[in-house]
Formats: sequence, structure tokens, C-alpha cells
Amino acid sequence: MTGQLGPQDLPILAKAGYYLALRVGFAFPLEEINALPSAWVELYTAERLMLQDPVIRWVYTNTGTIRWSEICDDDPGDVMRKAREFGMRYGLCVAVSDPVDEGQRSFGSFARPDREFMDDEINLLSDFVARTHRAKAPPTNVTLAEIEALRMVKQGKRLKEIAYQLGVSEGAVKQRLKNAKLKLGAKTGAQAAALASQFGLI
Amino acid sequence: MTGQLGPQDLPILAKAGYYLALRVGFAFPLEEINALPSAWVELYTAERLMLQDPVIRWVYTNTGTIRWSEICDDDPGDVMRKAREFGMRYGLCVAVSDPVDEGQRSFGSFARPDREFMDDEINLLSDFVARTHRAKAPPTNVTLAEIEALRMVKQGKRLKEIAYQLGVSEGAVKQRLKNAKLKLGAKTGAQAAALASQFGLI
DNA sequence: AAATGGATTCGCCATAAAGGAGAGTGCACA
DNA sequence: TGTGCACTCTCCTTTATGGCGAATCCATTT
Repeated sequence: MTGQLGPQDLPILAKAGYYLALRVGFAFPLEEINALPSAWVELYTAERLMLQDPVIRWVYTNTGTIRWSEICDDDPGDVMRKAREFGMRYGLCVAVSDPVDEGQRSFGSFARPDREFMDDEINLLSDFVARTHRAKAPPTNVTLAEIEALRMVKQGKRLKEIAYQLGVSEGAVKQRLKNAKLKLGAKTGAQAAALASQFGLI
Repeated sequence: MTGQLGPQDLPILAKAGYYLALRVGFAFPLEEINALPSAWVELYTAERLMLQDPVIRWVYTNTGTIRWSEICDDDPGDVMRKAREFGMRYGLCVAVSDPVDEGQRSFGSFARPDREFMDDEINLLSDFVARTHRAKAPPTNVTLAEIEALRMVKQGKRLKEIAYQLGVSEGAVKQRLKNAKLKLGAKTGAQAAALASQFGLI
């Protein structure tokens, strides 16, 4: 396999499921993609395995890639054994951080039932997480005025109302949202508000 | 102080800052409110203290309330001492879960520099977290068709495009969004999409 | 089988809101 | 003295919203 992975390749490569936590900041990620077996998710949630999970511990304290089998860490909650019962026998962790912005990191965990991940697969997945991490980088050039307007759109306010409350003309609000849409790459105000929300801007 | 707390009361009661994680599911919350000192947030993020934080460990493994001083847990990362240097000397944890839906929990951590939280304050804060948890409960009566439409609105698609891709009339899409707005308590499509996104429905 | 109620779809209309293009104004900064 | 940038305004088009009635489909009840 050569070239770059896309999201559509993940189910094939990570046959037993995968999990992505994108842009983890203070404690939690801006976005999470959970394609793990739903029965496992239920158990993991109910038993609150996160804090005991050696995989989570590894990605929080390291950067790079590692096979689950190579993680040298206690597993008091027996999380890895439990995971095996859901088909997640062999796995890979990826943790990346942006060299220019160490504040946010992204994690990926990929599982398969049949064999270890091979070196070139690891490279592909690592590259995929790194690219996704960069792609989800919040834009830095959105002005405070634009963010204000986006926040009020998200709150369900009309342009007229926003203009009145901000003390500017409706045209100005339109202009702000237009700029915000451009910077966020959004086609509509709804999308812009959702994106800004996802980026943690509002 | 009697009655119920509102968000505006928190800065007074938790003078040194507070943090709310609402509706924690698989691993992460649907919504997070972070009113901790920004210098502390930076340190906490940079040193990735979450996994070592006795407060986090407590709220993930317990339900109820506890003063920080009463948490009997190792603190290998010296997190509590570091927190004191940012004015967070006395603190309170609250962890709640919905009796009918154990799947999601909410946490709160409140800090002040001068004295322990008093019993009646603990009751008020506990009640506040429980009420906020309930208030953020995702609606369960939104249909799949409505969610589909909301997802496409969030993606910046126009009604005409949505109708075409779903193979229904534009009027049907309008009706779906109208119902969705009603169920979500949203005034506009933008707000409905943002709420659905926040609720993890899309 | 027939009737009932609920949810969904659809078309039509009128109005409100949002989106887009262009031009002008004021302001800070190099 | 330009050069960006944010703000404002106008004019026009497109889109969204809301109300209404009718048709359809489904499951449940009678």
C-alpha cells in the first residue's frame, strides 16, 4: 500500500475498530471519532475504564507510535484483556502534537483481531493522524468581532437582533459573518457557527 | 444563601476558579466549561496532569461530593500542591449521574483560596451540577430523518441540495428541520445544528 | 375488516432573513 | 502617503421560515 490514507481506509486497516481524539487541549478533545465496537463502548463507559487504560496513559504521556504489545505498563483494570474479548487483539497507538503549537495533541488507537500492524501500516496511520491533526487546526485569524457574531448565530439570534445587541448595523454583521465564513471555509452561517463551536472559538 | 444557584453565582462561590465537564460518555464530555486560572490551564495542559490528578481520578470513580482535602489518594504528580500555587487551596468535587441513564455523567470541580467549602455551599453546588446535568440531557425523540437533515445543515448544505441528496422534496426537509427545531428548542436552523452537534446527535 | 390517531410527506403562498457585489468612509500603521 | 482592515450602506437575488390543507403510510384498536 502506498500513498496517503483517507478515512475510508481505516475500517479495512483497523478491522476491529478505531478511535480518534483530535486536538486534545486542557483535558478533552475538540472532536472525537469513535468507531469501536458498540458493546465495548458500553462496557468501557459503564466501568469507566479510561483512567486505567494503558493505551490512554501512553498517548497522554508520549508522542509517536507504539504497538499495544509493546506498551510496558501495569494494567490493573485488565483493560487489554477485556479488549481482546471484543476482537481488539492487536493494536496500535498514535500520538501527535504540533511542533508550533504544543498545546493541542491528537491521539489515535487502532485495533485488529488477526495480526500485528506492520511497519508500513504504522507509517501510514501515523501520517494519517498527523495530517488529520493539522487539518483540524483552528484558524487563528478570526477576529473578536467575527467570533462575537458567530456566537450569537449559534445562539439562534437573527442578524437584526445581533446588530442591535452589538450596536452596529445589520450590514456590518453580514460583513463579519461573511469574513468568518471565508476564514472558516464555510458555505453558510450555520456551518460557520458549527465549525467555530467545534474549534472552541465560541 | 438559599434557593438555587445560577451560573452567575459560581465566580463568587468558587473564587479561585471552577471547571465543569457535562455529559461525559465514552471518555469525554459533550460540553466543558472552564473557568480556571488561565496560567493553571496552560501548566495543566503542558504537563498533561489530567491522568495524575487525584480530583479527576475521584470524579471518574465516584459519585457524590467530596472536599479536596478529604480525597485519600496518592498524588504522584504533586498536582494538588501545584494547584495551591494558583490560589486553588480549598476545593470541592461533584460527580453526578442520571439514575435513568447511567451512561453519561457530569463533573464539577470548584476552588477557593481562603477556606473550606461549607456544608450548605456543598449542597448548593451539588444541586447546581445535578440540575445542569439534567438540563443538558440530549433529547431522545429526534428521529433519524431529522438528524440526517440537521447533519447536512451543519455541513453547509442548502435545503434544495439536502432534498435532492435525500431524495425527498424541499418541503419535507423543511418539515423535518421544523420538527427538529421544536424538539431541540432552537429558534433557527443554525442553532438547531449547533445543538444537535453539541448533543452528539450528529 | 374497518376505523382511529400519529407521524410523515408534499405543495402552495407570503413574508422574513440571509447571501452576494460593489463602493465609499474612517483609521492605524508602515 | 499608501496599504491594509474594519465598518457602513445600497441594491438585488436567493434562501429560509411559517402557516395551511391535503394525501399517504403505519400501527393499534374496535
